[in-house]
Amino acid sequence: MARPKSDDKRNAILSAATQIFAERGLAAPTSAISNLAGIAEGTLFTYFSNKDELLNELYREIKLDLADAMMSGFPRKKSVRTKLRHIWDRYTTWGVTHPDQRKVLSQLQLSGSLTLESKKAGSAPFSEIEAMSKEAVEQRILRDIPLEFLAATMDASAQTTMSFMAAHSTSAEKFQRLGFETFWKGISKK
Amino acid sequence: MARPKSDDKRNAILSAATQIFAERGLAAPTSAISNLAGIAEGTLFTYFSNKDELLNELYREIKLDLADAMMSGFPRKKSVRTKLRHIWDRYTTWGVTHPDQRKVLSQLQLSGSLTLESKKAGSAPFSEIEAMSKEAVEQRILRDIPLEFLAATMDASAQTTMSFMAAHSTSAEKFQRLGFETFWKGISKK
Amino acid sequence: MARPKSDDKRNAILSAATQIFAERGLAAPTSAISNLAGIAEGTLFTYFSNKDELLNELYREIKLDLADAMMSGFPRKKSVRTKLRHIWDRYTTWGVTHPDQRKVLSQLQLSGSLTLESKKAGSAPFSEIEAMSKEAVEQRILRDIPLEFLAATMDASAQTTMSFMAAHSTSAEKFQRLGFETFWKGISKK
Amino acid sequence: MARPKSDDKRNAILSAATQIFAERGLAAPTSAISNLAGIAEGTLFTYFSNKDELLNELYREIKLDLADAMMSGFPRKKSVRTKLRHIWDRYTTWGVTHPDQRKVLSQLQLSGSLTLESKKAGSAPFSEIEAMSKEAVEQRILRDIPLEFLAATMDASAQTTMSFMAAHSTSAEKFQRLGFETFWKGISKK
DNA sequence: GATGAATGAGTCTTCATTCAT
DNA sequence: GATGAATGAAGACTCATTCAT
Repeated sequence: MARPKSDDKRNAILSAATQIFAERGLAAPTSAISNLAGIAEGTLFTYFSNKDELLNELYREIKLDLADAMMSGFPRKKSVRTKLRHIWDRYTTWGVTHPDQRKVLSQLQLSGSLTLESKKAGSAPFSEIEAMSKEAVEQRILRDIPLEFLAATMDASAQTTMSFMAAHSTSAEKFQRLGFETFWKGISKK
Repeated sequence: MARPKSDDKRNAILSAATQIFAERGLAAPTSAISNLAGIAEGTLFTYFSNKDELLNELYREIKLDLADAMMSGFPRKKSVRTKLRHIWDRYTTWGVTHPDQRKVLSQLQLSGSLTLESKKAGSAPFSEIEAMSKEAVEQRILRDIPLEFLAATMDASAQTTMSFMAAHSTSAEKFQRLGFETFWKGISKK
Repeated sequence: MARPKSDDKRNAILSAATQIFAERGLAAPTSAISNLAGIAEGTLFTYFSNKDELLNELYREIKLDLADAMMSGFPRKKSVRTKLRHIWDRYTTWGVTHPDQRKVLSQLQLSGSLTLESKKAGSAPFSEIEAMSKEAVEQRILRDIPLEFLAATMDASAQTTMSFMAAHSTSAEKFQRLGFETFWKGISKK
Repeated sequence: MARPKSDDKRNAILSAATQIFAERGLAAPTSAISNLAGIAEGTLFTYFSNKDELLNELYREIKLDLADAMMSGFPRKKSVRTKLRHIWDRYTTWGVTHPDQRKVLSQLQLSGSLTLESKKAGSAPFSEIEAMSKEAVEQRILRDIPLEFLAATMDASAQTTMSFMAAHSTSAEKFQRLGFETFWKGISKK
């Protein structure tokens, strides 16, 4: 290829999109994104064939980033509680340190623009968590709660926790602990 | 008066808006709403001076409807658990039986179009719940959790529950119970 | 007639129209007029079948009012200069004391909404001035200038004078005199 | 650059705007302009960010064109009368040969859409005339008339003259001379 | 006659996407 | 590949006029 599509440029677009969408919602014009990314309006469309594709790619990218943050240093050998606590802390910390991504992620999930394929791709990197949870339930450490419901509950509780951590940054750790404790009491057997 | 502004028409607009917004998001054109409501495009603006006002009015209306559903038959004399269970059941049942309202409500809350005034007006009818919860915490029946955090957690858990109730209608009641049990274990003292 | 169209109401509309058009231009909505006049939007159209007719009627009314102001106390027996001076003073004074009418009148004249009939009706009350001027020219008191050109020149000079009188109210009289002197020197024979 | 904004297109818009506004007033739709200019409706807005800006730019353009017409060949060394006559002739001739521009110019001046900046920019090219007039008054060649009043009177007289020149094209030159003579007699010392 | 809600064509402006350069 | 001007279909909102009450 004479001049290959540049990864830098692609990333610049994705990063600009994150910021713009966080500030102005998914309805923000693509021109605002190309503008912030420092490229021409048309160039965006050589990297993403249309706005919807940009949305979907952005979703995957954020999910990947999040999975990375959550899984690194995962205490594979420790107790279920310790493992969940690890995930909980990584997740909520990521949310607080990546407010734009978090905001955009939830907008994306509600948008109706995500393809089934994207959703699958987005959840793939989290399969290990799932496997772990499944095991835990089977080991009777957790109450008999359908796995999916468990995951959804955890997500919801963590989101709430993140909001409070962000809003009360001096008590962030306190809320992080409180949130987890509440969640754990809710799902653990004893 | 020549032809008084009809409540029927106002309600038709509000109802059409709920349906359209649920299906196509808040960015849906007002023409789709007036169309579904069976009125001229311009007529919508004699009832709501602009789209934002429609959004705000719709928010209040839904909140009022929800408060109604939640508070009727409130067991003022029973235990905290019973009271919370009442609220939980009413809330989740409302969510499942009013899926459009539920969807629109969360879109509205994230939209950034709600005025401070609307938010206040929207939460006013729920003050009794708040009072009750406060009391419960003070009575040491619940763990020492900041009231706002408690409320947010309840809402998040209930939302999750609603999603599962809606997705598995045959096991709706099971999820309703399971959701509450998880929530209650999480927050209660013992 | 059971309830005759009220002259009061008609005048209220005309007066409101003058004010609104002066402030916001001829493109101002009729609703602003009916509003200021204290009547219903539809009522305006029982007095004037459409906006254009209102415009034309307003034109006539203002012209009539102006003619009245100019011709009362006309010194029929005095010299041409005195007569012209009378007209000049009455005209410019009217312009300064009726700024809304003056403004609307010029907007109307440029609007392209005036019918030929209205224009004729509007100039009818001024025929006496015309006659007088004609005579003056024939008497060789004024230079040989086509009557219409004379009239137009006078109007233009008077308009300019009014603007300065209005803008410098303390020197109003000075400008009134200066304007006339300039005009008179321009047209008189010696 | 991909396709540079074309001056031709910009001029086509300005020219179409002149024609449309002259025919239908400043309230004429921008679509009529883009239509006449042979471009898409949206394209107009890549050249002028909104209708008001188009109005302001059009004003400057016309003023510039007029200044050009008036000042070229200005007889700097001749008498005050000759200089004024030069301006008079150029101005009135321009008005008669550019009827659309003339019409639009006066509409623009009354419109209330002109920014202070535009007004300044529009009068800048005429500063030489002003300087000259000032000198003439100081030299006692003209009567003691405030400069601004003098300028306004000249403009008003010239406008009247143009109207007659346009309406009686065969006697155009006669009116041009007559108009100037009247004006000159009005303002000159002797 | 008076009222004002209802109408819907018309207006300016935005924006995803295309394509000439 | 990169650029950004060109496109034209929407979209929110306005307003003269009508007509049911």
